[in-house]
Amino acid sequence: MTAAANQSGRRPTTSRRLERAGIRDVAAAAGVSITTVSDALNGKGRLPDETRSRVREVAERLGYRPSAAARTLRTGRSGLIGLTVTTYGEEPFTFTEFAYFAEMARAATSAALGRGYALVVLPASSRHDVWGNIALDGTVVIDPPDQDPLVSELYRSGVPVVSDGKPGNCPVTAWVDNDHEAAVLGILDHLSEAGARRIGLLTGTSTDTYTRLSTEAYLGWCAKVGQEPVYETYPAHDPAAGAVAADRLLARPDRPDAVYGLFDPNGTDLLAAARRYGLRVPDDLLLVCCSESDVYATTEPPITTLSLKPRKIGTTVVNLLIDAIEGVDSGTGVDIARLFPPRFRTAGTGPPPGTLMPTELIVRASSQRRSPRTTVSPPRPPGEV
Amino acid sequence: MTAAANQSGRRPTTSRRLERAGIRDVAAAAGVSITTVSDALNGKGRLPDETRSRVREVAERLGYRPSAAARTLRTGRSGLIGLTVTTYGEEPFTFTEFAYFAEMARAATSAALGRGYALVVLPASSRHDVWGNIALDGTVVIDPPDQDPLVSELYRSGVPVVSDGKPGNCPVTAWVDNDHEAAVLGILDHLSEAGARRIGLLTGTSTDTYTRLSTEAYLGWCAKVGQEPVYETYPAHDPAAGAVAADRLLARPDRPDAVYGLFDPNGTDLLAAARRYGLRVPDDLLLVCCSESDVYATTEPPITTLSLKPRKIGTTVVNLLIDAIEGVDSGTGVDIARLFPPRFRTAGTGPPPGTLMPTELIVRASSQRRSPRTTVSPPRPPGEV
DNA sequence: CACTCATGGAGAAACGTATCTCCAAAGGCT
DNA sequence: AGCCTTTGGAGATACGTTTCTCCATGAGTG
Repeated sequence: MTAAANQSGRRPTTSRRLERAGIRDVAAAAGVSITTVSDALNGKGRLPDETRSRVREVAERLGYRPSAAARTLRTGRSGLIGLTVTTYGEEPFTFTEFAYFAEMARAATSAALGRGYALVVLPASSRHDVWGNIALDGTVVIDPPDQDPLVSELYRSGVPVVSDGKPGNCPVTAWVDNDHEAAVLGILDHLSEAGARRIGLLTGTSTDTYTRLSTEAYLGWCAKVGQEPVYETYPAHDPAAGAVAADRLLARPDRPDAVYGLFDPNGTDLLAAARRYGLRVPDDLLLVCCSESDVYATTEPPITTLSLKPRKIGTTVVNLLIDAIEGVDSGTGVDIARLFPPRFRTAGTGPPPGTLMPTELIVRASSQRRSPRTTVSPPRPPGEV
Repeated sequence: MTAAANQSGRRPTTSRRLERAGIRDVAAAAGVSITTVSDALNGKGRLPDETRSRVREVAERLGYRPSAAARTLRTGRSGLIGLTVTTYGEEPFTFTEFAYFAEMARAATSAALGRGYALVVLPASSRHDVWGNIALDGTVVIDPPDQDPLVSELYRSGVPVVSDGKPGNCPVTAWVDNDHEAAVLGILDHLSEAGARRIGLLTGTSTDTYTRLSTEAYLGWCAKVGQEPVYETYPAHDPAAGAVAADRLLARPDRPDAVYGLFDPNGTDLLAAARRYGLRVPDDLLLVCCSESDVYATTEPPITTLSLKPRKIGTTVVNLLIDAIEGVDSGTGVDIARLFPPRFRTAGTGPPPGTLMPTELIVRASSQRRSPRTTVSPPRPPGEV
């Protein structure tokens, strides 16, 4: 009692009942020390159940909520995970990556919450004030550019960083990516089997890993099978440029009879361009694009898409990050090596450890010359495009 | 100098250079007190520019980053704003609200970052552990149910809460919503002008404000113009139920010649049902649905949609919240009354203050008997951006 | 009885910052 | 010369936890 009175009586003010109850108030009301309160509430220390429940009851009665700020300061853990979003101009995320990001973020959020962490959305530009003001236990970055100063700075300051997308040249704790090469090769084979003789590619001008790996895989495949590459590039972040590039691709003298578009809107872009040139899909032109949108299930015709499985990626990224956070906590994050079965992990000894996730090709009418099942869907009265 | 040595020498350990530099290290290195460091870095106090820049330089050299946790504890401000997402089962957000939420969250994120705050995504279930572990300056809630215990608890503990969607019965600092009644009436008038004689409604079974207000507006309109209401309801969160309900609606003996669907997927649902019954859109059936998806710009035919302008809502909600956070800081949030011009605000004296935002009807082919303009849109010469 | 040991719990030291209070020194004024 | 004011900066405290250390007390054991 003396203890309780002593510690809680520290407050010089007299009648302030406006403030939220603190641990000292609970201790005073329960007639114990703050140590006991803390231990009782957190299930630590050696206390008889009677004391524990009594303290809990008092805390409940006073509406006591531990200060997250104080806990974070003391324990060094905030339970917060940063999620970077690239920003072009005012708006976060670009049109192209929106669906992917949304799905990925949704899964990441779910995974984080399931393990007691919350995601905080942060801009990819390191210069932003807000970065310094938030205590992060770790960060997820999406497709960091080569030599990303943000990632480097985070890593240097000891914050675990897990990247969605194989990082170019910055040190990360771990990364997760799709096997883009395998995916592209799979698509090209799929199109070949469907009868394509000359496969074109709609790709981007930027140098991120996804674009680069995919394009290289395409070029490599072309070299292997002896097809002349037929591709057009455009700045992927420009929502209007895709349509123009699609048009260019189909306007070429060596017009392809099948096209794979690397970005989400390319399906629509290519479909529109095909219409413009009087090409029937899939009869005259086979089409595949990379997209997470289920829009392509209901286009006319439905378009075959490659899904990067953003939900799996998001889940994996977050789990890897939390493992790193809870596993090591000492600047050098090497422990992860044994946390995960090396099934998917690349066999390199050199860090950072990477995980490759499979993609999924959702085959629809646009990439098959003969309709996969009965074409009954369109009784489709005269109203045609 | 003595001061500096004194304060930094407090650390008993000898050679630990592994830890991040703290304010004391900077003070020691610069030969000043931590007060001076703090003041110099935060632009406070009275210091000559020379001292300021010297301290800044030393801090930079040591790679000093103020501890966000300590700052939060001291100042009582975390710079964090919670954003609740409703969860059904494992995944956050439902199919129905996904597009709306994504757009709204995107705008909210942008607005928050612009004012130095970050958004942290949190589950709408108050029982989740994570709520207690995070220091929030305020919270945005989306469509809270009546008597939401989470909102009540937050409000009671002094955290400002701004709601997207007029709250049923819980106390909030402020709320923002669309004028759903005006929106529905506008749509019904629009359909009438297009020649509709009997307008049907596809609505939900839940009792949230959006569904309730919209349905009531429809019923009121029917009563006013003397039309017998024709509507079907279904659980909006079930992605499959919408198609069934759409089918039911068009299978009725008193089949409507125009339909408004309250939820995002209803456009597709209704279009498919119309095809099934051999109804041409817009000739036999006029169609409007509420959606944020631009899919409906490219359906056949394109479908008229009502946009709730989630970006505007998101921006407004966040700005209101931050105003409340920075304005009052004392439990009772009444200051907001004068922070915003009362243009849109409801004139009631009773709290909480609400803001009504306009909606936008994007008129497309599905709700017009005669094509609005020449349908020529695609000459579309390649050289366009 | 003299011990060891387990039990229950109190004290106090951080965690790292922001800020309030206060003091010394250096002008500026009559 | 004495007083007031401004400038520059140091000291100390509080923010609210968690946790390490340590001390009573009582029970078991020889």
